[in-house]
Amino acid sequence: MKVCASILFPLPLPEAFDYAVPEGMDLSIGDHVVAPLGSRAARGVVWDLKQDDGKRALKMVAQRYDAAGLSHTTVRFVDWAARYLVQSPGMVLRTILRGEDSLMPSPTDTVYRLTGRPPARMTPAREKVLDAMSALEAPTAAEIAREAGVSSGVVKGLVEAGALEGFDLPKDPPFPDPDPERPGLDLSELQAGAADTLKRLVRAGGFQCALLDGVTGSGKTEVYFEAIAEALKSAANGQVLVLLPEIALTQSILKRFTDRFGADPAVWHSGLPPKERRRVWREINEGRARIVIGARSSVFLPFRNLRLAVVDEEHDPTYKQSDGLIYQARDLAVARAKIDGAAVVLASATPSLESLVNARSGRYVHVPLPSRVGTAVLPRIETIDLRQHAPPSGRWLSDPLVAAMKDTLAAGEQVLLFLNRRGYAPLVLCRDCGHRMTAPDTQTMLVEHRFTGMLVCHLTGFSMPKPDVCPNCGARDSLTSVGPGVERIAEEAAAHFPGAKIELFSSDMAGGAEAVRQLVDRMERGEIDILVGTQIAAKGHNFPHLTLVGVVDADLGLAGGDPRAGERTYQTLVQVAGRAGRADKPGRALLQTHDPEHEAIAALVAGDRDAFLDVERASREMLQLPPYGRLASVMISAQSEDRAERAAAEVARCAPNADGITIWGPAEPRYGVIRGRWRRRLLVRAERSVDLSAYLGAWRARVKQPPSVRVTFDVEPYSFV
DNA sequence: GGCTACCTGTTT
DNA sequence: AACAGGTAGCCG
Repeated sequence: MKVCASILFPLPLPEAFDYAVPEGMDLSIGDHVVAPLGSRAARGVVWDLKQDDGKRALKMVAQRYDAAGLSHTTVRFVDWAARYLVQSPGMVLRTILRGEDSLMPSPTDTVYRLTGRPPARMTPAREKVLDAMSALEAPTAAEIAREAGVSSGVVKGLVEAGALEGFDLPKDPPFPDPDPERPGLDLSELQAGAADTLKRLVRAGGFQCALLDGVTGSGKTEVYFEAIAEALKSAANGQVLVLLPEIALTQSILKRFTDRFGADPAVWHSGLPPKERRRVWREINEGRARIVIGARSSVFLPFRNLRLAVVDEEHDPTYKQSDGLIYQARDLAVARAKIDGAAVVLASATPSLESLVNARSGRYVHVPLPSRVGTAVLPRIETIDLRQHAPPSGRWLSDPLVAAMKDTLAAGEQVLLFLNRRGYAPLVLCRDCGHRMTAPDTQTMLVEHRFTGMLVCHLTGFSMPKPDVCPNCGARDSLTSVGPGVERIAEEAAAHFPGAKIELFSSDMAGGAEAVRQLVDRMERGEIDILVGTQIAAKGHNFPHLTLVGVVDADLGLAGGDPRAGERTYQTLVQVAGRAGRADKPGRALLQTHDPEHEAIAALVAGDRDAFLDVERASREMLQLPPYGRLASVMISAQSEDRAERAAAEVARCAPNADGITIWGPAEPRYGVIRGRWRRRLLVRAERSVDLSAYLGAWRARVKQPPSVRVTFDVEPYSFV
């Protein structure tokens, strides 16, 4: 009996294909190969090895790459994720393999060292080269020539004379090994206790999940550093993955890793240049990169021996990837750790309801950190009732907030004004005819950006210059800006405090990641008086001179009928308030609201998270929404409204009958048209006992639609509406 | 007939 | 996803 190999291709095929193995080719599961597929040759991965049943003539595997194969746990993770996400395994493999050239052996430089044998004939130029060598470490011929001030021919001559020898050095240098024995910062008694719990978990080995539930400023990072050190000690080649929200991957957090472990960690995010991408992927695949810090896509890295996964800010909605392969990185990290038998630490000041329920039920180990490090205290949170302190029309900062800002600035401290709205004004309308400026393809409101003079659709990125004339009635200069965005709040703050240094912080800032980094640095150094920011300013930064946070509109986000709105608003406001008063200066947060009695707002002021969560939990339980039931959405899109409508009805008709499943829709989603494609959505609710993925998989197999109709399944969608 | 645009079905 | 094979429509 001959052996045959199942090969999985990074293509949307339903399964792995079988091939014969040529004489003398030694294959293992996970190996990278090339095999003929139709009329072409395609790259794939050995998924299984079995006996050839001879039922059909098999084509032959063409070539085996000399690179390290995927680990068995990576292979199993792909299979698991494909089933869970209702995707073909090939498409999951595709996200793992992204980076076409990562298989090629690392390109090398030829570098030179002294042999210790002096050349038979010495010349002044040769002497200069030999002198220069002592100052250089593994130099190339060109570097030696430059340092010695001679031509490269002299170097070549010395090699021939036997005084220098060349050897190959990979251009992708390995990551230096971290040192888990280096002492960390001194921990408080509370931190040390939490760290001990995590260390015990890691030392025990096997899959375990802990929820590190610590208030803002409680020093969670130092605590999970101890768990990382323990994981590195527990296995000589053990690997640690630390997931961070993309935007939190700033220099300051990376520096803390470098300081703690004495070596730069491997960093992974979507903006990595191709060369570094290749290096990081390869080093992880070879098992040499020990600490990997990455954004959500790093759950798809080819770890060889994962011992610990940390998900910082685990509640953060940016862990949800919503186009291409749709997934929740936190959930996949937990699944990956389970397959690898690794420990998981989920850390947050405002854990998701899902994680808290798991902690309460005992599925996760609950590790609370209820107070701040050292003398720092949590910010005092108060509301400003806008019904009593309404700002004049066209203004959004109330008198009490302005007064508090004045005091703070007078004390030489910093203010953060938070409003979760980019741009200048969220709505532009015509004073004469009432026409609202909308995007041509989605009919969503265009947001005015005054810095750039553009009207922008925040959904699709469509933008156009702000016209002088109303496109509907032709009136000149009749377009007015309604409502505030951060640009407008900055303008208002500048009017109140003409001498203050005011800066804007939002995700659409010019200059990208580097500009963000510099802005954060300036804020940390106290060079900014008033920072006006969106969501992005709320996340994880440590601004020692910031003592006042003003929330311009605490009600924003509560409207809209999304059952998750309360939780989301609560989390955002706790995070943003948590920016205040980190060091020895007490902080305060002022929330402008029309509804101070709202559960989320009242709980925030009282500091009573559990009371708020109990209400949330009860309503989710009653509606059988996550985490008490499970949800999925099925999105159908087509080139016309009519076709989308008909396709959606057809897809709904294909839904298998099953107990414990409720299907709502088809309904028009919040954004009914995106980039010229009309959309309809079905929402699926399953009781916890139902295998939702299996159900959706069976459904998907029954759906037959032309390629012009797209049907995408989203397991555990983030937004319910 | 020659060409293109747009389908449809296949890939082990 | 990439590709091959088919077919309808069009051309001076």
